[in-house]
Amino acid sequence: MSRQKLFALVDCNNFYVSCERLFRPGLNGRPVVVLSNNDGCIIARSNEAKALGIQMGAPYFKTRELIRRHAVEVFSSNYALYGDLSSRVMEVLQQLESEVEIYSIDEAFLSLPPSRFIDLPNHCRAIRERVRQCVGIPVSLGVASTRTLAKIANQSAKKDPGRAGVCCLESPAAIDELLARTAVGDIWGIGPRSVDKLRRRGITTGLQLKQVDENWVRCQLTISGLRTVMELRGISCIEIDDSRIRKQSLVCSRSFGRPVTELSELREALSAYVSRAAEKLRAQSSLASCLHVFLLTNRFRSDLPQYSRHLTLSLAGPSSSTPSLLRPALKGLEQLFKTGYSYKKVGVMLTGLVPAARRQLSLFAPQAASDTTLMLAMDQINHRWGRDTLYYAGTGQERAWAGRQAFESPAYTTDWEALPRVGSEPSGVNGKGRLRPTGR
DNA sequence: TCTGGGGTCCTAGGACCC
DNA sequence: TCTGGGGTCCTAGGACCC
Repeated sequence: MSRQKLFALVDCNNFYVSCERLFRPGLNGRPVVVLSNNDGCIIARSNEAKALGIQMGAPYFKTRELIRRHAVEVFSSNYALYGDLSSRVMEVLQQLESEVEIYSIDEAFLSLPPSRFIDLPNHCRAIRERVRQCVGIPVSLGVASTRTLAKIANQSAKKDPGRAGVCCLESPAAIDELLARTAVGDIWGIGPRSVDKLRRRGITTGLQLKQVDENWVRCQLTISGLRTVMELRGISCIEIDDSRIRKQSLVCSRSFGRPVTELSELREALSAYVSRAAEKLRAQSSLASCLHVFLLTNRFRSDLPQYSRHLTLSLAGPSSSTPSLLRPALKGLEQLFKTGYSYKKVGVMLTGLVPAARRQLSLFAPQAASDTTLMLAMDQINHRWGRDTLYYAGTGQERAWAGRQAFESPAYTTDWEALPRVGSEPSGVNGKGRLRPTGR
C-alpha cells in the first residue's frame, strides 16, 4: 500500500439525464437525451442512447429521425433542476470528506487522507451509496495519486462492467495496464489538436504518452501538455483553484429561436443579456471595467452573407449597475449593426472584474450611489419573488427572438408550483406545472 | 427550418521602460 | 562602418474543458 495522498474523482453518471429520470423513474432503462439551449445539440445521453450511436454534441435536427425511430425521450435543458441537484450532491460529498474541490456541475475531486488507504474500494462504494440514498443520482468514483489518473480511473469505473462504478488505481502495473488501453484523446487536457500532433509522432495510447520525451512535449504541447505527462507518471502538478469563486470574466449570450434582422429586436435581446450579466456580477460582488459586445450571423448558413464583429468598450469606471452597463452596450450595438443580415446571436462579455470592496474611485466620474441602492432593491425583490419579477422594459415583453425550449421539464425542486404530486392529477397546469406562462 | 453557452490557461508579440 | 540588453505589462488568439 502506498503512503501517497490520493485523489478521488466523483462524477455523476449522465448527469442531466439522471436528473430528468429522478422524477420520471419510468425512463430508467430507456434511451433519453437532453438538448442544449435553443434545442440545438445533444449534450447528455443515457447509456441506451449512446448504444444507439447518438453522438455527443450532434445537432438535434440531424438525429431526429433516429430519435423518432427508437422512441428516444427528449428534454430541453433545465438548469434550474440540474443546478439544484448538483448542489445537493456536492453537499453530501462535503459532509463525508473534508477536502472537496467542485470542478464542474457534475464533478468533484476529493482528497483522501492516508488513513483511508485501508480498503479504499469499500470506502468509495460507501460514498457512492450515500449519494444515491440522499439525492438519488448515480455517481462513479475513480481514485489515483494524481487528478489526471483519477479522471482516467473514473472513465474505467463507468465503462468497464465489473467495476460497478468504482476504480481504484493503486499498483503501477494496474496504472500501466489501464493507460495502455486509453486513447490519448480520452485523457484530460489532450484535445483534438494535440491528438493530431501526437499521432504524427506515433503516439496513440496513454502509456506511450507517459513515456514520451519531455523536451518534445514541452515544445509541442506547451507547459500544459508537460503537466499532463507528469501526472500520468504519478507526479501531481495540476491544482484546482476553487478558492477563486469569483469569475474573471462573465459572458451572457444566446442563439435566437429564429433569424433576427431588426435592430429593435437585437436591442431587446442584448438588454436582456446585459441585465443578466449585471446580476451575475453583483451576485459575486464584482465590478466590471470593460464591456465587449458581439454580434454574428449563422456560420452554418454558407448560402447567406456572413457578418461577425465585436467591439470593446472601456467603462468610465468599474460598475455593476445595470443602466450604466446597458447604455454603452446599446451604443456599441448600434455601431456594430448593419442592415441586410440575418443575425443568429448577440452577446455581451464583461472583463476587468474587480471586487466591489476594492473599487478605485474616479476623480472625475460622478459616483452613482443611488444606482447601487436601486440595484440592491431590485436583486432582493427578484430573489424573493422569482427572476424577472422586476425587469428593465428595454428587455422586451414578447421576446419573439427567444430560443426554443420545446421539451422542458418542470423545475421540480425549485418552484412550489412544480412540485411533483402523489395520488392526484395536477390540476389547471399544462403538464409543466407552471404558475406563470413561459413567456412574459 | 433546425448546429450551445460559459469558462480557464498559455504563448507570442508589441509597446514601453530604463 | 558602427546602432544594447533586459525587463514588465497588455492583448489577441489558440487550445482545452464541461
